[in-house]
Amino acid sequence: MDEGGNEAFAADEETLREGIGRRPITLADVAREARVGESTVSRVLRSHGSFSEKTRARVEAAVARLGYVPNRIAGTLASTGSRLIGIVIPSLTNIVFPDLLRGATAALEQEGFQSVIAVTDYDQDKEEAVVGSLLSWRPAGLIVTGLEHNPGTRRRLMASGVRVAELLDVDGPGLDIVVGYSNRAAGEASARHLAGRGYRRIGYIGHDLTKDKRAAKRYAGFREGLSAAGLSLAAEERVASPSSVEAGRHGLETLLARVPDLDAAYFSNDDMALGGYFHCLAHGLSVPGRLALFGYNGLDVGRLMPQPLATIRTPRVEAGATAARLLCTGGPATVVDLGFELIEGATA
Amino acid sequence: MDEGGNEAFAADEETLREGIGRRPITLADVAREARVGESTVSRVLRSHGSFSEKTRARVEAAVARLGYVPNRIAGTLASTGSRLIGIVIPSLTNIVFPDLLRGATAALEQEGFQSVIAVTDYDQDKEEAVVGSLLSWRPAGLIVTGLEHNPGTRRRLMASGVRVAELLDVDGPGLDIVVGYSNRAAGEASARHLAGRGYRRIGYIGHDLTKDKRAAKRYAGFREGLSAAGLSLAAEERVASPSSVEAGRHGLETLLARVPDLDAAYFSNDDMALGGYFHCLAHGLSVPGRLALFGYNGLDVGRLMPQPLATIRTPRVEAGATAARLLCTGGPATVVDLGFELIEGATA
DNA sequence: CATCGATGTGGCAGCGCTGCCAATCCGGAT
DNA sequence: ATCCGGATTGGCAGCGCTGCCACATCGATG
Repeated sequence: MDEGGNEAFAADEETLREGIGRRPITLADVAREARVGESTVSRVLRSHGSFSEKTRARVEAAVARLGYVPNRIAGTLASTGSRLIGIVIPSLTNIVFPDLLRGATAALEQEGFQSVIAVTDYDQDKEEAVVGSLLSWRPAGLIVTGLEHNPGTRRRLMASGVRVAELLDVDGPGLDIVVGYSNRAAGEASARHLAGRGYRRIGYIGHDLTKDKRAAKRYAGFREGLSAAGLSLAAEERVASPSSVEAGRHGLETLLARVPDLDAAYFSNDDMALGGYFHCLAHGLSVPGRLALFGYNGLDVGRLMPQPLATIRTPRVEAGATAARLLCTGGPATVVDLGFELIEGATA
Repeated sequence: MDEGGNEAFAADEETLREGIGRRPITLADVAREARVGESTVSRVLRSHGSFSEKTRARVEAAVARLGYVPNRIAGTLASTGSRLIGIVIPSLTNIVFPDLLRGATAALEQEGFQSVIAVTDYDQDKEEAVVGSLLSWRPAGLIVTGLEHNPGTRRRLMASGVRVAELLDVDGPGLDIVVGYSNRAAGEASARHLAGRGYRRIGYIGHDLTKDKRAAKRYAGFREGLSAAGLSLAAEERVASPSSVEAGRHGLETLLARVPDLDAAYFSNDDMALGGYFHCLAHGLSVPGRLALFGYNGLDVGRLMPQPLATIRTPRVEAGATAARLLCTGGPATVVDLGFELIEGATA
């Protein structure tokens, strides 16, 4: 929808001031004002079909004069597709999901789509509820996080006939479009890296893995990686709260109190690892001499620590953007594995 | 919309499998299936008006059997209000805005509203465009960030007759509902605090203040606060990039190279301050002995640093929630100043 | 000069739902 | 038996727009 020239704007106060109680301007009003048919106005506004240059000018002038704003609700009902994409994420607290949103909204904007978002708090029942709620807006597509959904969610997604993209995980079967990377492989790579550096007494500090399935997959991959290297997890600590800097700091503190002779700590993500780093700084534990630290996600903050954090960079912004583009353009069901990158850093 | 009992679900594969190409189930289908009128189905689904218990059961059974999902697009068009709230934020990179979103979406969910979000990248022209775009969904309300908008945006907001909440700032006139805190006062309080602690050679490290109006207000307030204490800014460094840990770290490095004898640094926010802290750690500058650090926002990460960051905690989640509630319940135009809290920390 | 395709244009029937109103039903009071 | 008022129900006209079709209009063609 083009502006049609601000300078042409000349509506009287009457028309604009507080539309409250006033009948909203409709396309029919514009048609009357421009002395053309409704369909012509519709065609001009959507730049769809043919019309003369003179008509376009007339319509745009009328639009500006009346301050008309098209009603997409009506437009969507009348046409078929909705140019809305629903996005379901588990949390807004972990920067990973805003990153995903950022990639998705940027790509969607380009394609002329709008995003409706919903947050599940890592709760599958809530996911089912919000999926239902989003579907009632008849979106052109849905972006959800992860591959694990309860049967109700799965059923609704299948039955809706709406395109679905599942993000940030490729370890398992998807419903339609899958864009992400292997969390299991990331965990494994982390273990290989630590083992390769000679660490032997390795601990794990994580958060609630029953809800965060991707963290659970990294954990499983990590253990496998250790096994493959002839090692096993020396100790672990799971904090009950969601992942956070605080959880990482306290988790490491607790773990070291119980098992003081660890030589490396693997965290469920960078926030946790940063907390662990702060613990080491606060208690004079040299990193990685006394204790090595390894995270996950490759947040900016890790790169800027006095010693860059050893971690794995995940392309989450790209995942959001890729998924959005695939949904808009509508190709066949696919799995896109964007991979990840191990960052050696200086903490391990 | 209640689930109506998963166990009652017994649709044949025929009905559910890949709705593609299949005519979607409408309310009329449900009415036929339940052998009642359309209005009755509508009443039952919205629990609005009166109907017998027997009818409710029949309708809910039919809904479950057919896997019906109400079409809110149609519902919204037919009724008046839309149960959509548009949220416009400048960025998803800075955790402050996801925090705002979090507060807002949580509150909206309770009230049965859905949020549509749009990101402006701190660009006022883009803000105008996305406001137009959001208005075309005929939202029940709009949440925007800050009080500064270009004339076009202002005009659209006024003319739409839609309730508007402007967030995170109270320093200036608002259009309708205003929920936030004084950035100017926060800057001033920071200056008073540093001056009170005896710091005399105080530098400022900030990002692009032409786009981030609230950071600019803090900066102005800070300078005023210094003046009031008989001091003035010893030096300042503005990085061209958006605020980030990296910008803070490099900003401080640059500033110290130019003006080595600073005794305190005021950052435009906590991310920047964290970067500054990392610089100090990396270069063995004792904090606050050699250099004091002061941030803004009160992020969790600041609290967990080996030395808790001196900063100002802003109630941004609460601001989102408050604004959402005010928009939903629809009271008169108001200004809600949620205030802020100065956290002394240990870095200043 | 009739014919033709390309280009503009307007009319109008829906999209799926809600809101209003009229119709019907029911139990108790007369 | 008759009437009354509330509870329950169905019919149907829109909500504002788009998609389809019919209808000009016009220069070019045979």
